[in-house]
Amino acid sequence: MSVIDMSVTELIIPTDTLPAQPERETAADRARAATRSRLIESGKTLFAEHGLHQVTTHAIAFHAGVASGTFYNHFKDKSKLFCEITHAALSELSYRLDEVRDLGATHRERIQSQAEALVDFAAEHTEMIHILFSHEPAAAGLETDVLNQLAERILTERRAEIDTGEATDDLDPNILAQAMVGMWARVIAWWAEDPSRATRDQLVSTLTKIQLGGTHPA
Amino acid sequence: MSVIDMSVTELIIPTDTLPAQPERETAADRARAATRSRLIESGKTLFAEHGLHQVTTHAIAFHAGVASGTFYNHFKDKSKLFCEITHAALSELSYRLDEVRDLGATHRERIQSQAEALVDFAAEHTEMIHILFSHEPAAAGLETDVLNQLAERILTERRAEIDTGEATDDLDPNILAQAMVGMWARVIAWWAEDPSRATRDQLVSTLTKIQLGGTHPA
Amino acid sequence: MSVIDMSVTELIIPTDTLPAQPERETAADRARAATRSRLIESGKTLFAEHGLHQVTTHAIAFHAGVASGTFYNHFKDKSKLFCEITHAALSELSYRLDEVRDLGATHRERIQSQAEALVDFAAEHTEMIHILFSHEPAAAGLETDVLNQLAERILTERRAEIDTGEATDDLDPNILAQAMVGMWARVIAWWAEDPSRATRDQLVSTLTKIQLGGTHPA
Amino acid sequence: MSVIDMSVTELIIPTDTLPAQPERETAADRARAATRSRLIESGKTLFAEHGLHQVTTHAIAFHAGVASGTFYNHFKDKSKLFCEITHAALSELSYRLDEVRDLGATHRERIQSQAEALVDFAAEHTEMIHILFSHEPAAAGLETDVLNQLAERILTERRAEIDTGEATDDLDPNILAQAMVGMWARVIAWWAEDPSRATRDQLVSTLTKIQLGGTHPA
DNA sequence: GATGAATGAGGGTTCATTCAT
DNA sequence: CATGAATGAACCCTCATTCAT
Repeated sequence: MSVIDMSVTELIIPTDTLPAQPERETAADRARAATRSRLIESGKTLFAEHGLHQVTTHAIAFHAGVASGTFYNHFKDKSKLFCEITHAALSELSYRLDEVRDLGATHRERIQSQAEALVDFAAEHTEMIHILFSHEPAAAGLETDVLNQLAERILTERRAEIDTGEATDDLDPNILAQAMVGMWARVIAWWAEDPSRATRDQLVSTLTKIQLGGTHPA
Repeated sequence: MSVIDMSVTELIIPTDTLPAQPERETAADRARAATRSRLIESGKTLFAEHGLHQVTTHAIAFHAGVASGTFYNHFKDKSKLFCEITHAALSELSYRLDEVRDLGATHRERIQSQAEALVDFAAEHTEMIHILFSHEPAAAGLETDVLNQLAERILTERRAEIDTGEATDDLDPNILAQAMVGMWARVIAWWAEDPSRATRDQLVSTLTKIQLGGTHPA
Repeated sequence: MSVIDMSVTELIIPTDTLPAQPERETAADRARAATRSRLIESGKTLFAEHGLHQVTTHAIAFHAGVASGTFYNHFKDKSKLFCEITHAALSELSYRLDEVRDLGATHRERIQSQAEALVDFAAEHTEMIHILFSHEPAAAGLETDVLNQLAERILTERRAEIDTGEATDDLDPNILAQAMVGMWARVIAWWAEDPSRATRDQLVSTLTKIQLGGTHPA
Repeated sequence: MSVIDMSVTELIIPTDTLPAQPERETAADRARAATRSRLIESGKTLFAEHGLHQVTTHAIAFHAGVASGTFYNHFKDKSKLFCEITHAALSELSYRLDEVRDLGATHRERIQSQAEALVDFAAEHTEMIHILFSHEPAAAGLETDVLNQLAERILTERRAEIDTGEATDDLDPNILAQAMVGMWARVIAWWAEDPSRATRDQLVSTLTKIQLGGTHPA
């Protein structure tokens, strides 16, 4: 079970309440969780392929092998499922970026690790890329834009680096953060569409060089 | 105009008044053009604010002050209007980028002029930015993605520069083109949402530095 | 100018009012009549090919080379044009059937002449057949069904023949009239769809034999 | 039913109650079938009275006492309902004609039985007559014209009779088939409009005599 | 919880008809 | 009278959502 699924399942049903359920209920719980899981998987597949608007709740339910009404036993409405998928994907990506944040000693190493984490995530979750970077304003209602959240990360790191002198402040950090995030999203989405377009190393290397070259003193 | 109709017209109106005819048609033509124009303006406004799917043809017609059926006197369907708006905006932007292409003697000057053209276009056509960079696949059916067209521009220029030795080939030109275009779109869209977020000079300077720093030998 | 056109034109503008118009007006009148005539021709062509419902008033006007509004300068609405065309065609057919009514001395000759007139009319006005026998209830508003009018003719003749002893009364005249008219319409429409399906003589001979064989003593 | 769903179902419901399952589904199925049935009945009534084009899907749904969207839970579109009604009626009529095909020993008896079957069908399904013989090309897209199918029947039988010497070939079989079918349709439709116009026996007798008299040796 | 028939608001689009020019 | 842009009622159809079973 990946981190994504964990976030979806385990955030809803806190682990520490499970022991309170009698063993007999566990089968029903598992069935319910399985249905929910299948709906999420179907949502991922269909949203990735066709986008939020082109996918009907009926299609998701049908793809998941359940009745159309079942959808609403698990999600308040269509956009909620979309949000949940998006949220889970963003959590997974954030988790991976967090993991590598302090790995490298130098700034250069951190940038490169970040690029690697990003590309690897995309390679493992190709379909999530379309959803994450689909620019759907329909994820609205809950949180801010996915890209804004990523920009926020970059902005925070950049400011820290400026404070430590690792980075100069000749580039506006806000603009830079937006630029980096736009670059990431576009390159990764372009590549996810057809992974034969570039190798992992080309991607990592190019992203790293752009980010380093353009944003730091030689 | 058939022979019969000609006889009707030309017997009543002496031939020497015919040169004036274009003038006479202009009244009706102007009215038609005005309606069309209002529909386009309404489309720009509403599409920019809500996106293609959230805007109904009724809303556009109402906003333009005409009956709902009138929409279809001017556009075959909703997506045709969207395409037309997108196409016009892209043409305008392309024109401006073309204009500055050969202005600067050095590569640095060209990059900076390009950034200036981009930012100025955004400043003058704020609402077009949302439409151009909305990632709507619905403009499909006619042409490729707007961003892909811009990427194609960058790719072409980059290759030319590699040929002339102005640029090195240590960065994959395809990836670079996608990165630049993603960066542009994101930064410009972010800024257009709230122009107080940065000054024109900050934008131009930051975009220029990223592009130069990361993509050319020191 | 055929009888059809005459009926259309001359029934609207009584002949005896024409002399009252100054010569100068004749040109305008001719133009108006020509426009009207072209609309009728376009109506015939399009109705025959696609049926009343599939043809728009715009299509008729466009086909006639006039503006769409012009249609309503000549006809109150779409069904009025359809009625007028139908009416003219029926008049022409009735005229021809009248012409041959008293030609033959014997009953057999009359039946054969009638079949010949019918087939010849169809051959000369193929497109009218589709309109006449299209079973459109939309010709409503003015008159009874085309086929009913033809049935009425047959009924009248049949009754006369029974009175003179030329025909027996062992067949119900009403049913017979409907049967004959249904037979005519179907055979003629079937043939008009593809005139290579049968020769004129086959049609005449077959229709005559059915009508004679079944309805008269040997 | 997937493995997961099975576990849910079979753990709760002992296997030996499963044979009862078809019964359980019948409640919902019956409701669905009832709705579908009401829509079909409404369609028959309204199509018969006004024709395909004059009847809206809303009207059918309203007449059936369901919401307008419900129509599309049962039929892909309006013409599909029309086709289904037409098809069912034609099947029923064909079935009846088949039943009597080989009843009579003589040709005369067969013709008479056929006429009886036709008239009895019309008497029992008056409203279907308008639909079957409405000459709607909109049932198109699926099959050929209803009348053509009936003509095909007659043509086949006629040819068989010519082979066995029961019928002469002095009448073109194709034309004859069209004539008979046109006669049937017209007479039956005329009668169905107002059944007091003739008695069953008058119809049967007249149709039989026309068909026999005109198409066979004395 | 699962089901799936029913709902009905709403959207895109058509087209007969009007009327100011 | 011809024009043709404008009108707007009406239609077909979709689909997110509900709810009785």
